[in-house]
Amino acid sequence: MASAARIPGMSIQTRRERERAERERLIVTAARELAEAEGWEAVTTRRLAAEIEYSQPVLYSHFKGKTAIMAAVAVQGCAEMAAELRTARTAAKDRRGALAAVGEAYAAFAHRRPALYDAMFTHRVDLPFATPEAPAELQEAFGELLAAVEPIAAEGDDPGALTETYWAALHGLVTLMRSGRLPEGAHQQRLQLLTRHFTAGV
Amino acid sequence: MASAARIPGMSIQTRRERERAERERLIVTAARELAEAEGWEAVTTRRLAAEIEYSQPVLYSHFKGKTAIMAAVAVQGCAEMAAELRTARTAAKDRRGALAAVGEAYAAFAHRRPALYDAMFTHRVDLPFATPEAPAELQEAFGELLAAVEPIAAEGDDPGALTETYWAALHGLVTLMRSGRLPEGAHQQRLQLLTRHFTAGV
DNA sequence: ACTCCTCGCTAGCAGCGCTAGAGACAGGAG
DNA sequence: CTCCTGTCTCTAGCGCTGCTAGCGAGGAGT
Repeated sequence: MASAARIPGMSIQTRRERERAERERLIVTAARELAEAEGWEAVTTRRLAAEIEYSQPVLYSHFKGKTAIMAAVAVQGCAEMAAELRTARTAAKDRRGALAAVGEAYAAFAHRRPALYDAMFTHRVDLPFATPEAPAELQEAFGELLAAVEPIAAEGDDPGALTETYWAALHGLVTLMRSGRLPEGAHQQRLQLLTRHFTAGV
Repeated sequence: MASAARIPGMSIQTRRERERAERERLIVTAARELAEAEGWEAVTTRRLAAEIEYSQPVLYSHFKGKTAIMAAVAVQGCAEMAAELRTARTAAKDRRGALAAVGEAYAAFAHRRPALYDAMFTHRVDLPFATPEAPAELQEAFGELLAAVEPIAAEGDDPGALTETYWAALHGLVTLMRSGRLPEGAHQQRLQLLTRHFTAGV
């Protein structure tokens, strides 16, 4: 060890760790692309292994199982959604417009990236959510919702609980519509009704 | 055929049809009980077949596949939910109380019968929903929500769309909480916030 | 140069939804 | 009563799933 090459950050150990991290990134990317192209039911460990040009067991040296891979994709998705919500919110003129814009951006994200959305909010995935241990990306996404809801909270309303309720409403609209249980036609109307009722006193 | 026994409703054909219908009922009941006891992932065609003491292919002579069995269970669930929502609604004093009571009854149903709820509203199941061809039980359940929401609709609001929005909010609260994405503690608070915002002008 | 140890591979397990084809058995005809 | 016919259920198996045991190659360290 004492005689190892001393070029900083270039030890063999470091190179291997870097390659491993690279491969892990490759797995997550492949899983995400496959899911977005054909849905999560098409993402099997065999296909994923073929996609990254390694054998199946390699996947399990990086992730505990398939759901852990989905969780990694979900975290990526949260970061992207947070960015889109932020853009929508900050571009709005007033707080009413901000809430409406965030609601629409949320629904648009779910519609444009259904597989990502499923990994984040629909599928069972062992991610800590409503706790301090939740990944930063996740808290960031919720924080964007909070930033849009808080300004329209009535006196004495808990902004956190109000945000959760607004989020749940958006989630319900999105999932029920995508599963064919709500007609797509009235989507905008429902979104407007929701925003209106949440900004009633403003 | 002309010489068949003429006792009404007692022909061999009739008996066989009756037995078939009985067995179909048995399948649906077994599926439901197994799902409620251990969740839908434990309901495999093999276990279900063992439960009804027939072989697997028998299931496929009654239903197109596993999802069709889940759909049958879902329809049963809709009937029960409709009844519970009706009870809650008609027991309330005023229309505000009715909306709150229905919301709570909805959440309580989802909490008490999670497997039933999943079959009805979470899992992909090929049932027509927002169309006239939807099963009566399903329309009945939605009708109960409508009966609770319609009285608090503001002038010019489409009661149907408003009901859909309220339903979606309840659905979101229920599913996000059950998947661990919302803390259980603030459940009542969120329900109250939802009801309050939907009855703001009343 | 030799040894050891890490790492990715082949092969396989148990279980899934679903189905083809064989065999038992009941109903009707002679 | 016997034979035939048609229905109905069973056994066996297909192709797939997530996941894992254990072997063999090849690089790292002495």
